[in-house]
Amino acid sequence: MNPDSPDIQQLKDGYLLAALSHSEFEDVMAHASVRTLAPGEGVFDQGDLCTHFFFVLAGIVKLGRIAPSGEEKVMDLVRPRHYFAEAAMFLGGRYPVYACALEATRLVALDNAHFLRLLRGNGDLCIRLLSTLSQRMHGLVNEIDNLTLHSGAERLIGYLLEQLPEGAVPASVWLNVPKHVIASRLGIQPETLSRILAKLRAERLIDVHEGMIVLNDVAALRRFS
Amino acid sequence: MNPDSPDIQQLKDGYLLAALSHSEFEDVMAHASVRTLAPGEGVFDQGDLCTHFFFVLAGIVKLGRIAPSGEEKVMDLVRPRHYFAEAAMFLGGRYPVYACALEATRLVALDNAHFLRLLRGNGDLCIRLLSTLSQRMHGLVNEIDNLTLHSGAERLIGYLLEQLPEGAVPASVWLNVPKHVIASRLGIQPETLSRILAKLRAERLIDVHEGMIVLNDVAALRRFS
DNA sequence: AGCTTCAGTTGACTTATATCAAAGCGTGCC
DNA sequence: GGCACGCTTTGATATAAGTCAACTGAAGCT
Repeated sequence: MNPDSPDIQQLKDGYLLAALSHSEFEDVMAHASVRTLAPGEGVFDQGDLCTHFFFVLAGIVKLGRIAPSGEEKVMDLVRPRHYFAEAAMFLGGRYPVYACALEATRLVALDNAHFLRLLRGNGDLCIRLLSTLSQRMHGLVNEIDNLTLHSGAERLIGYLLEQLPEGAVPASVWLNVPKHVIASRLGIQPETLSRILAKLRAERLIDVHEGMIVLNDVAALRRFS
Repeated sequence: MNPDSPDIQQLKDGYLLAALSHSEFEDVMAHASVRTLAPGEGVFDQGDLCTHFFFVLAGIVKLGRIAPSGEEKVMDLVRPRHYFAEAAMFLGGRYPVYACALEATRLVALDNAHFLRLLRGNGDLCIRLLSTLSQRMHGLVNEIDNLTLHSGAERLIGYLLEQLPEGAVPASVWLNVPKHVIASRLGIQPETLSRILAKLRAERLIDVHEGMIVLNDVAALRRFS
């Protein structure tokens, strides 16, 4: 793997690995590999032996869970410059979710065993990882009170506002993923999502063109959620 | 604080601090204090500056969140031998939940700044904390698919089975906390909890006496959830 | 082109749960 | 004792969301 590629630069600049010395980073790279995935291709299955964690360079990765009953829930959509499955490293064995690419995707796979060894000797790296996990936990806590305290419409609005790029004019969001995936991510049925979207459109709060959603009145939308 | 008290022994034997050397443990103790709380007394408020994390020696601590709208959700009920608020240490500043005692409670408060310093020099301790947080995250992920994939009745049954002490005959659970707290923990209204309980009783799956719930058919209950 | 497939929409209907209201029932207190 | 208070239960009703089904339209394939 060419250490000067923009891919590797991206990884190196990311929060987690920025603390590493040059030789430590080289060391990480020696046990890392870049994987290219076709749309729909899996990274790992729920229950697989957990050997690596990942950093997304390009594309979108879907993290999902299948209940014993067969029902499915999208837990997260991971976008470029984000890690996933770093927590599973400490969970003793198996991935609690499955991961697959939603579109053509490129990611870095980092070796768990090797990374753990590195961690043991680098307090700073530990602290950073602890901080990353804490933030992720905070996100999950937020998610939980979203699910219990807010209606489907409110959750959708919250999601749209989250996705809204800073200072986009007009304020608009590209979904990038099929609507039924968004629905599962929000914990509602596709039909319900469709109806909520229709209702918001009827109230002139949003406009929908293909996969793009224009937020006509961000202030009003913020008042929900 | 007397280092030989059973309280301290309990703390020392706990998973997190078991990795410490004698002198390191002494060091932690020098910056720790035991707090005694009356029923209903607060430990910290949501949004308070985050200075300590805690270990419960006796009693029950309620972790809750208040949404801007004023609605409230119980996030967790922390029982003896468990830690809470360890993740907030890395979250940069403020507690994302509030914590209060549900009954007379005794806990150890550990100083964040001091613990962070210790963490930096002790890879093993770091790994343990990472592992603790990862398990907690896994719990939250479970919680989320409980909330989205299961009905109120299923969540209640899951909760009861979780609380069920090993090998209790007859299989029974003491709630220890007011039912409306359980309801909030499960993400349902008190009225709904009451109705679910009534229904399960009508089906002879459980019996309710005061705060004690007898599970008449654990196998059948396990088939749900 | 014609066919199939799949995502999304829309409508009719069902169901779970929330909400509102009233009543029961312990517990502590004057 | 009797009163008030908070917790719980029960009943009636409302509402959000799920389910089932039909239809549309776009994309891909032969």
